[in-house]
Amino acid sequence: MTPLLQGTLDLLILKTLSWGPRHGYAIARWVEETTNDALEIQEGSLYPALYRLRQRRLVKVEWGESELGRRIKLYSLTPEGRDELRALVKQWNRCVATVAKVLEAR
Amino acid sequence: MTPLLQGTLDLLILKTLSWGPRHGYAIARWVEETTNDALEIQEGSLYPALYRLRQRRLVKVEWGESELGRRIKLYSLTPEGRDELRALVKQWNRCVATVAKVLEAR
DNA sequence: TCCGATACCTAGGACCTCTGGGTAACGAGA
DNA sequence: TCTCGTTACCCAGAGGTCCTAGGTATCGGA
Repeated sequence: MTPLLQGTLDLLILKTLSWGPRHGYAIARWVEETTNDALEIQEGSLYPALYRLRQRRLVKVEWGESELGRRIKLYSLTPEGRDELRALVKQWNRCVATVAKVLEAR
Repeated sequence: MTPLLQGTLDLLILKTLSWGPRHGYAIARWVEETTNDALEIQEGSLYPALYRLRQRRLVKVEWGESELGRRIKLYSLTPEGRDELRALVKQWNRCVATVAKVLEAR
């Protein structure tokens, strides 16, 4: 599996949460499904990332229960998280455009 | 300055060298010019990267002289470097497309 | 009873990039 | 003559992110 491009994980997590609250395990599954397994989110990356995002108050957490009746930690975006997501998307697009400029230059 | 997305530096260097041999300093200047200073290649990143690329035999080096009469280290792509560049470009495009899939999902 | 899936987490290492230094030669300008 | 900016090379150390490889626990199904 191609390793994740460094810096994209926060973006992916925040974007996933923009559809509504989800728990960690579900975030990973959702990204994998959406990308047809092209992106694989390792739990060893995911949970530390969620922890960081929480420290930065970009996401908040509540305990909940899954459809299967399991105890889950439901993550959701804070307003700051929403702002950060917007900023990250903009930054990502700019970055892609810039690299494209180099790749297409002659 | 936005930090470089980790993993793009090799791609940028190899791409720059695909236009012909260049020395380290010129690589940095070229990328900055091409991107209108949107990307800034730090020398503290550049030279270690060039060293790694050399270790992996993706680039080779000769001493030369600049137009200004200064002693320079001219880097150029090896055939393996050319292959790697092709692979990196493909990987980059795939990655961009995949992230786009997540960003555009609903 | 045991396995796979669900669900959480951590420690440690690997890797890359940046910060902040250093060296040296040259030309221009004061 | 001296200094400064530019060109050109380099390194050590810090910081951050991600992955590997473990661990725990519950539940349903074979």
